[in-house]
Amino acid sequence: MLTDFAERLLRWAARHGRHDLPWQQERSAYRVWVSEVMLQQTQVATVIPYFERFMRRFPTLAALAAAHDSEVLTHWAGLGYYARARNLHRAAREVVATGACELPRDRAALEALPGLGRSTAAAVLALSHGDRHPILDGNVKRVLARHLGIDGDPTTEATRARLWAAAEAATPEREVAAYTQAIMDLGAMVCTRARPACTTCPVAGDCNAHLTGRTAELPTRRARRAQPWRESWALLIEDTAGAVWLERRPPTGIWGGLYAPPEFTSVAALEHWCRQSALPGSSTALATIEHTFTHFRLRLHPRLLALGEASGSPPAAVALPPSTRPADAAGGSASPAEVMESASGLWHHPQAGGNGVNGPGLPAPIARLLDALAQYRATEPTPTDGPPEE
DNA sequence: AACGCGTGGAG
DNA sequence: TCTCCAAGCGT
Repeated sequence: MLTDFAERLLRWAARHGRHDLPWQQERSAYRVWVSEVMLQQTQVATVIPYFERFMRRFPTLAALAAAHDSEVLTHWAGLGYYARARNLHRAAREVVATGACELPRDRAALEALPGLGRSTAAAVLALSHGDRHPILDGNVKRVLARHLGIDGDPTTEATRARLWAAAEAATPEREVAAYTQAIMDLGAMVCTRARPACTTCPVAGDCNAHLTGRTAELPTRRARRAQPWRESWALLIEDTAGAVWLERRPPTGIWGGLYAPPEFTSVAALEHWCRQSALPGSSTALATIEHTFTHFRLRLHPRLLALGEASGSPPAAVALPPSTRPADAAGGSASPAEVMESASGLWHHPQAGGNGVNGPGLPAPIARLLDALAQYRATEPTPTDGPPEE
């Protein structure tokens, strides 16, 4: 049976919904799964190029399971929430290890895999197989909270339970895939966070929020506390050929598993590390970078240390892995050979597109920093002039 | 239960 | 500029 609500949504979506998204073509559970994970807390427009690149490189579950962890992360670099990539990879390996070649068609089994929660597991089954499982992502929450006037504190278990019950009741017995896509489309295209287009909404006629003028108040927003600032200092060690020393960050925490310059909590710590590593102490301050995370804001002070420029200290004296550059990579397009990994870090030659899949996985602000450095070096052929100061 | 986890777009 | 937050999950 189709509820009246579902029927109106389906009729609207057939004409106005989105039907051309990459993951809507060839709707396998694997493709839906990858798209759902990428779309967690991430906008559709951002995901599309990542999804297409990821699918070209890892077209099947088996291809993903067989890949190296670093390559999966490289294809995720810039998308954020990197635990999603690690969990995706781990889940693929878990499934393949059982001898299966596709994801299990069972919600409990899916939810047992890392990175698949209740809503993502339900979305995979509903969208790829049409199995009846309600989802509750941000779009569905917003549509249902407004339509039913659910106004409790969204962080409490009671409110969450009401929303799940509403999602369960609204999900029809058939045409589940189309309905699931339809309610997400409505949330994304009509029942938007700001200025919802109620005049074109197929369910405005019995929408609690619309009828009571509360669309701006629903769903109830949770109180946010002010984000604290954190300061940190990054050391850009640049060899005479223009390569920069990057270290792999620990697997958990901010930018887990990605590459970034050595980071310090103070200038004193940075300078102390330089002395310990027999590096020249004369680094130059570059323009400060500010970056906002979910729970804090980072003020990053990059300092550039150009080897061979300061006090004539030869790179050979440096207690770092040798600069291992390919014989003549200049002029060619970016290739994996340009990045030579060592145990804990690597020398990376910054260039436009340094955040691409051919280089090491770089956090977005670090990629921007290196792009700026590369651009500066390209326009200033004499590095002895020094970098732009902040 | 509350917090940690990225990034970019919209207003 | 600044704030809010987008197809959540793990701990």
